[in-house]
Amino acid sequence: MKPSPASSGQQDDEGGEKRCLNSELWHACAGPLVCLPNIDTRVVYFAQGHSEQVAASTNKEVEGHIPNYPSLPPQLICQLHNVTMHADPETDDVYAQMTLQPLSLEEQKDTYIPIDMGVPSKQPTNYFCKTLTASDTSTHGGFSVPRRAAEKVFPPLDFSLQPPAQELIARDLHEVEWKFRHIFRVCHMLKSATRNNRSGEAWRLISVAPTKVRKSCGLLDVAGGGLNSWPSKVASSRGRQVGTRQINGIGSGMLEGVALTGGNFIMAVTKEKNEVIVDVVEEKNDTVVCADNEFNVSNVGEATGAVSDNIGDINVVESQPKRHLLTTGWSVFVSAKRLVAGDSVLFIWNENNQLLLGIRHGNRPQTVMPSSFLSCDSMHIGLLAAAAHAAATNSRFTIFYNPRACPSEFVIPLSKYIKAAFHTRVSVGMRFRMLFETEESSVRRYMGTITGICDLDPVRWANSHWRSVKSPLKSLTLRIKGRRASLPACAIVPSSLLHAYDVHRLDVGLVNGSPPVNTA
Amino acid sequence: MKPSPASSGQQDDEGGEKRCLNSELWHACAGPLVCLPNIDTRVVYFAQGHSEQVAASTNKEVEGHIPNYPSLPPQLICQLHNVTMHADPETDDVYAQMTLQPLSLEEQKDTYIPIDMGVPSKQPTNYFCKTLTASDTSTHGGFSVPRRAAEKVFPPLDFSLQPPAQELIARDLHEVEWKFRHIFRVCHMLKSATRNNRSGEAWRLISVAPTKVRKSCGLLDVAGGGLNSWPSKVASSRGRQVGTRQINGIGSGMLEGVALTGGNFIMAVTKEKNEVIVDVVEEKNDTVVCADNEFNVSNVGEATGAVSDNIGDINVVESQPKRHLLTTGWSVFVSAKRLVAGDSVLFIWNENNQLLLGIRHGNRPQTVMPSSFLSCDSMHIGLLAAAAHAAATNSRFTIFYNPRACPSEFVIPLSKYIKAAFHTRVSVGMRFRMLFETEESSVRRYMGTITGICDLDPVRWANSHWRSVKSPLKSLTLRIKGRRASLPACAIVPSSLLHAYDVHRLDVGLVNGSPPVNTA
DNA sequence: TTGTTGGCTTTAAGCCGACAA
DNA sequence: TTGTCGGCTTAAAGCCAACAA
Repeated sequence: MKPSPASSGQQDDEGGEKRCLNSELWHACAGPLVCLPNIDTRVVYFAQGHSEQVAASTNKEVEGHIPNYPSLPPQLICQLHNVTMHADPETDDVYAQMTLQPLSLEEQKDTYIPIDMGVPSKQPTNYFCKTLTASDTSTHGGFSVPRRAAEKVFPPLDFSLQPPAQELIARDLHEVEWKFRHIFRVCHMLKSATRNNRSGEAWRLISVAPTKVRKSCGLLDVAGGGLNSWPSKVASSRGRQVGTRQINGIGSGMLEGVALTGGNFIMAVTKEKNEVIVDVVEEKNDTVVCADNEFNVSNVGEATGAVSDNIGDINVVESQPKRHLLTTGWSVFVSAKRLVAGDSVLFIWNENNQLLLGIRHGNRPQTVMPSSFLSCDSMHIGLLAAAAHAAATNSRFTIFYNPRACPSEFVIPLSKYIKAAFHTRVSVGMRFRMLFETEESSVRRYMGTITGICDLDPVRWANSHWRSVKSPLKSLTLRIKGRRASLPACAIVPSSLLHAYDVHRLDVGLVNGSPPVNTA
Repeated sequence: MKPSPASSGQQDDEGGEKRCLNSELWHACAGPLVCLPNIDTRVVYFAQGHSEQVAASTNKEVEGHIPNYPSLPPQLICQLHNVTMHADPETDDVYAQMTLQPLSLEEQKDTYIPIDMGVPSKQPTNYFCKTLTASDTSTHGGFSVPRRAAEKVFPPLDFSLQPPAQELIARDLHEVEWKFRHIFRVCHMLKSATRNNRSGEAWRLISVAPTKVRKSCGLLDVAGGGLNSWPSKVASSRGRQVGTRQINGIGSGMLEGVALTGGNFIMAVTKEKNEVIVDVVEEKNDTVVCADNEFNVSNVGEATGAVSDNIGDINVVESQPKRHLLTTGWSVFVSAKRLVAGDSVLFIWNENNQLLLGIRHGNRPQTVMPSSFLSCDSMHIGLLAAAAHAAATNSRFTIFYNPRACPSEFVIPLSKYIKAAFHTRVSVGMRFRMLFETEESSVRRYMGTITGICDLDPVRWANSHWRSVKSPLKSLTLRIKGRRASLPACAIVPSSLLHAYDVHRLDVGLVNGSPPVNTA
C-alpha cells in the first residue's frame, strides 16, 4: 500500500505548495496558541524576532559584521497583503508566508485602527492528538488508537463484522492520501463453559496453530502451548499413542472422525494428576465436544480451568478488553514521515466528512542543516536588508513564519501591539497570565511576575519593545508536565513583549479582571 | 549491517562538518573540472554568479525589489582567507565554504600577482565511477562491479576461497564506514565428465534445493528443475516408485545408502527417449556415482548432456562467466543515500590503502526546498548586501560554492581572471575550446565560436565580465552523449566569461597553440 | 484502558544461477 | 562482460493474543 501523492511537489513562487493548505489542519499542527494576522490589516513586524527565528532555524547566532540599517525601526508598522499557509515537504513542519508592506508616516496617520486580534486559532472540534509510543512507531505492530478518540473521530464501525473493520483514508497537509485498516480487535475467549461428566480434573483448551496442522506428518508439539506446568505424561482419550507433551499423528485424518484444521482446539485434561489426556475438540453451534464431554461455549478460545473449577457451570475468564487499532498502512506512514516515539499525530474529522492527518515533531534536537548555499551571516543580513529596503522604499517584502521553530511570533496585529505596549501600564511587580500548550495540545494557564523592563539589545535595537519585559520563570515547564518540556505557543497578547528565563516559547496576557499589582 | 557514523552530525560555525573533509574524495565527487582557488591568494568574486547559484538552488529567479549596491562592483577583488570543503549531510552534495576579504584600492595596487590558477583538481588515479543501473539499485540484488574496476581499485581476492570473498570497508565524505561483502561469483558447473557404461542417452544433473530435502516427507518435485522438456514418465534406477516428474520418498534415508542433503544431485537419464531414470548421485573426490555409472567431474553443478555427447569424454558446457559483486551491505547503503538508477557511485583506493566512497546524483530534478524560513528575495538581497557591506568596510564575508548545483564558478583566481579578461584578445568569431565532464567523469573537449561580446545585464551590472562572451551551442550535450545531458564543469579559464545557449555548465579555454581566428 | 511482549504468518529482502544483449 | 530475471533462502514486517500497569 503506497501513498498516492495528489499534488507531487508543485511549487509556487516562494517555494511553498501551489494550492492553499487546509487551514484547519494547518492550525491543528501549529498548535492551539498560534494565530495569524488577518489579511489586509495592519501589523507590527519585529526584525529582532525574525532574526531570532533564523538563529533558531540555523542553530547559530550572528557573529557580527552585520551592518546597521537606520531605516529599519525595531517595530515596523506594515500592511499585511497576504498570508498563506505552507508545510515543509520534507518534515511537514508548518510555516506561514506573509507579504508585508511598510506604511509611510502619512499612511500611519490614518488612526482608524479596527480592533483586530488576528485569526483566532480555530482548533477543530472533532479531532484528537496522540503522542506516539515506542509500540506505535516500532515495526512490530500498528497504532493503538485511544478508545474515546476512535469513537469520537473515526466513522463508526460495523460491529456485525468479525472483526469490525474498515478502511480509513486520511489526507495530510500535502493532500497525500494515506490508507489505514482500522479494526476493533475482539479476542475470542472461552467466556463460560459447562462440563458435565467429569470432575476432579483440571483442563485446558489449546488452540491449534494452522502451521502446525499443515505440517501434516510428524508430531504436534503442545509444549509451550500452556502445558509446561502440567504433568509430562500425555495420553489421548481415544486410545492413540501419545508421547511426552507431543501428540503423534495429529492431522491427516489420523484421529478418527475429526479433521483437524487450524483454529481447532486440543482439549487437555489431567488424569489423576500425573497424566494428561489430550483430544481434539469439535466445535458445533457454540458447543465444543471433547471425547464424550460437551461444553457449552460462547466466544470459544483458549481457556483454562483449575481443578476446583470443574464441577457444574464454569465461568473461566473474563473477555479480553477490546481496542481500536490501525494496522495495515500504518508503518508505511511512520517510515515515510520518519516518525519516532515522542512525535505526535493528529486526526481531524472535518465538516465535509473528510479525515485529515497531521504530525507534530517532538522536542528532539532538529538536525536541520538548511544552508549549504548561503552563509548564516548573509541570511541575517538578508532579512534585515530586505526589511530595511522595504521600509525605505515602502515596497513589499516577504517573510516566513515558522511557529514551531520560532521562539516568538514576530508579526502581530497592530491593535494587539498597541493595546499591550501603550494601553497597558506594564510595570515591575505586575502579575500576568500565560498560556501554555501541553503535549496533548490543550492549553494551560500559568501566572508570572514582571521583574524588569528594559531594552534587550540597547546598542542595535534601542527603544525596542521586543522582549522588553523580564520575568524569571525557572523550569516552568517542569511544573506543567513532568516528562519533557512542553512547547508553549502564542495567544492573546504577543509573547514578543516578554523575556522570560528558561522558557522557550510562551505567551502573555495581563490577568483578566484583576487590576495589576504594582509592588515597585 | 549498519553504518557506524564516526562523526555524527558535528557542525561548526557555518553548518558544515567540523573536520576537514577528505580532499581527494571531495574533488572526485565534485568532478574532474572543478578547481578551488588557493588559500591566501587573490581571487575575483562575481556576485552575479553567486546570485545565479542561489537562483539555481532555490529554483527561482529574483523578482525585483532588489536594492542597488553601488559599493559592490561586478568583479570584487578579494583576498581568500580560507577554503574548506563540505558535504550536505542529507544529500552528500559537495560544496566549499570560502572566507573572502575585499581588497582596498591601495592593496590592489600591489601589482605582484603570482601566477596561480587555483588548485588543479587532482582526480585520484586509482578509482572508478559507475552510474547505477536498475539492477544495482533494486532490492533484489547487489551491485555489479565492472571487472576492470574491481581488479584495479579493490584489494585482490584470495581465489583459493570458495567463493573468493572479502569484506570491504569504505568511508564516505562524512567519515561514515560502510561495509560490503565483495565476492567473485564462481558458478559451479560441470565442466567435463566422463561416462563409461551407457551411451545413446541424454542426461542431466539437477542440484537439490535444501528446502526440498528438509520437508522430509512427501514428494520431491523435479518439475521445473530442468526436466520440463523431458519425457514425463520418471523412474528410479533403484526400483523405487516414481510418479510424474515427482520422486516419492526422497530423503529420510528412504533411498538406501544415500543420505540426501541439500547440495546433492539428482541424476536424470533418458531411457529409450520416453522415460527418465532418476537417481541420487554421490559425490566423492571429483567423481559422481550414479547407480553403476561413474562420472569424472570438476566443478560439479547443474549440467546437461545431449544424446550425442554421451560416449567417451564429454565436455558439456563452458564455465559460466565470473563477475565481481558487492552483496551484503549494499542495499543498506543505497537506501541510506537514497540512490536511484542514474546516480553514480565512485570508489577510491588511496595511497594510505583506504577505500573511499562517494556519490554523485544524476540529473533528476532536485526537489530541494531549502528555504522555509527565509524568502528567496531576502536570500538574494542577503548575498548582495553581505558582499556590499564587506566591500564597503573591507571586512570578511563568507560564501558557499556548490559546484554541482552552480551554473559556473563565481570565485576564480585573480591571475586566471586577468589572463582571460585582459591578456587575451577575445573577439567575435574567435574559436575556443571547452572541456566537458561526461557521465563517466572523464573529460571531453569541444570547440566553439564566439558570436558576441556584451553585458549580460547592462542595467544592474554594467561593465561586467560575467558571461560577457556569447556562443550558440545548440544542444551541445546531445552530441557528446546520447542519453542525457552531461554536467560539464570548470577547468582552465573561467566559464564565467561564456554565455552559451543550451548548455548548463561548461568551461572555456582559448584553443591551445592555435592563433585565434578572427572572422569579424 | 493501553503499552509492551511473544508467537506465528506473510511479505520483502537478498543470494545464486541462468540467459541474453 | 554485465544487465535483468527466476528460484530459493533468510530476514523483516505485521497480525493476533496475552498480560500487566
